Amino acid sequence: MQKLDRSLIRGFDLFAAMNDEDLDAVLAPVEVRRLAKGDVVFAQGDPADSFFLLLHGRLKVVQVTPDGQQVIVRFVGPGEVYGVAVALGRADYPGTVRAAAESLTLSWRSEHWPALVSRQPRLALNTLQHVGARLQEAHTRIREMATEEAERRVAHTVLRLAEQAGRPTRDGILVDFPVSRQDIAEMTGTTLHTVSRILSAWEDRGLVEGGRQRIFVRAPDRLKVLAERSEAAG
Amino acid sequence: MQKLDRSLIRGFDLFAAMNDEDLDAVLAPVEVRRLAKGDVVFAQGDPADSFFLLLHGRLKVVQVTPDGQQVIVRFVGPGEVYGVAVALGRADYPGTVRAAAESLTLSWRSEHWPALVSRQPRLALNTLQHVGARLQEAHTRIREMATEEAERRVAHTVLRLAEQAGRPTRDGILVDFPVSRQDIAEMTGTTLHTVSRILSAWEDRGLVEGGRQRIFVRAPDRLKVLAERSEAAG
DNA sequence: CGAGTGTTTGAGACATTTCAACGATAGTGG
DNA sequence: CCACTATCGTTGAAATGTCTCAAACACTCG
Repeated sequence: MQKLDRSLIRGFDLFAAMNDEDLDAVLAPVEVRRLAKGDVVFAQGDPADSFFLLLHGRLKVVQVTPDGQQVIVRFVGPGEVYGVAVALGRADYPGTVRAAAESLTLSWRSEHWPALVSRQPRLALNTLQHVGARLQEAHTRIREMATEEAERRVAHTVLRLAEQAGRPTRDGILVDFPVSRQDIAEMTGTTLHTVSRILSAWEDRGLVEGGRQRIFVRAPDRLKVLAERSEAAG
Repeated sequence: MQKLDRSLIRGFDLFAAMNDEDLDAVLAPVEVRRLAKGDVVFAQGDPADSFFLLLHGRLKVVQVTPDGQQVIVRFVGPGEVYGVAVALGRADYPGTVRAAAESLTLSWRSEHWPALVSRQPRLALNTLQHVGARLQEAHTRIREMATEEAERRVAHTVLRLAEQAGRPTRDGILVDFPVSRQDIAEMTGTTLHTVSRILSAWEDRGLVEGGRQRIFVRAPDRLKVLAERSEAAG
């Protein structure tokens, strides 16, 4: 635990429009943790005794099926809350969170949730909006998995990654944290083989550039066309 | 608009632990509407100028893809809120809601949301828990669609229907509103043909009984086994 | 430089979709 | 009340997208 400057989190949606006093109250019981790539913040099924805010880096939220298959629920970026099981009325965490890159996270013990919310009711409303956005995204994925073939699902997923975690470059967008073919497979409900084939085909057409755990989108517009239409775009 | 008794909604989670005065304040601006089967409450893309609570009946929430395919997002049962776009910070409804059976619903104009929440902060927390539960369910569906074959997905879906809307009978559970093969297809991401074949096969094995828009589960336990294991159960 | 991990690619197997036709049921109007 | 019609369900056969199995390749890290 270390001293925290208000400016660290002032910029984040969740705490927008709080005065200094309230912000200090929110920050008082906070804990800080540095995460190396691969570190686990909490595991599926653990008692939900904290909730979190990511300051820096990128986290991967996964669920494992009884027979060991993994599904990626989402990636968490800076400024996002996660592990808010307590706010959703859950006693345990529904998934495992692992650092996809070096990260820095805040956490509060779950006991503090009621007090924080009653001091700062906006917190509940902001969280509600955040969870609402995630619900929408989940429905988008469901719709895609139900109606689209693998190639279009991968296209949508890659575009979403580029949008959420893309660093614009002179001739394209680079996803700025390590994403493997296996990761994309676990996001789209296919196999890494299918993803590899699709990306290779795209690379031949000049849409993307591959690499080990690396995705570089050269032609976002053409990829968008491919994601929308049923038939491929030249 | 008609006079409403407090007892109508007193029993629902959302309003649990409210005193009479607060409850009356909540009910003051409410509107009531009767829905015939097939009636549309609101359509995808409509401006979100109301939010709702279902008193009685069953509603179907669907999303349509640009090319006309439908996906069923969920069914709404008595006591559930829906169309809470305003609480999630959306300007329009992300889906279309249609009555799957005769229903009775309450609605509030969206403008009232801030006032209701500030009078009754519990409302935001209750809604947060409700939305959280829906998020979990969405992730469950994503996990199933990503990792399971059609038969197991259908099994899980039928079991969920039986649980959420099942009327127990002497020798099984009857889903107490009309559900077509097409509906199940749109919930599981397959075709009605595949669903029909699966249900026919189950009927041969004595697991379920079919019928027009009718699902009767004769052996929930055996269906559960089938839903969990990869290989079929005798 | 070797070990480990991630990626590519091929060929065959397989689940599910697609296309097509028919059958059954419920509701409607004469 | 019966015929009519629309909707829903069943079933077969062929087409196909994706998975599975298998092997080799490439890069990175220690």
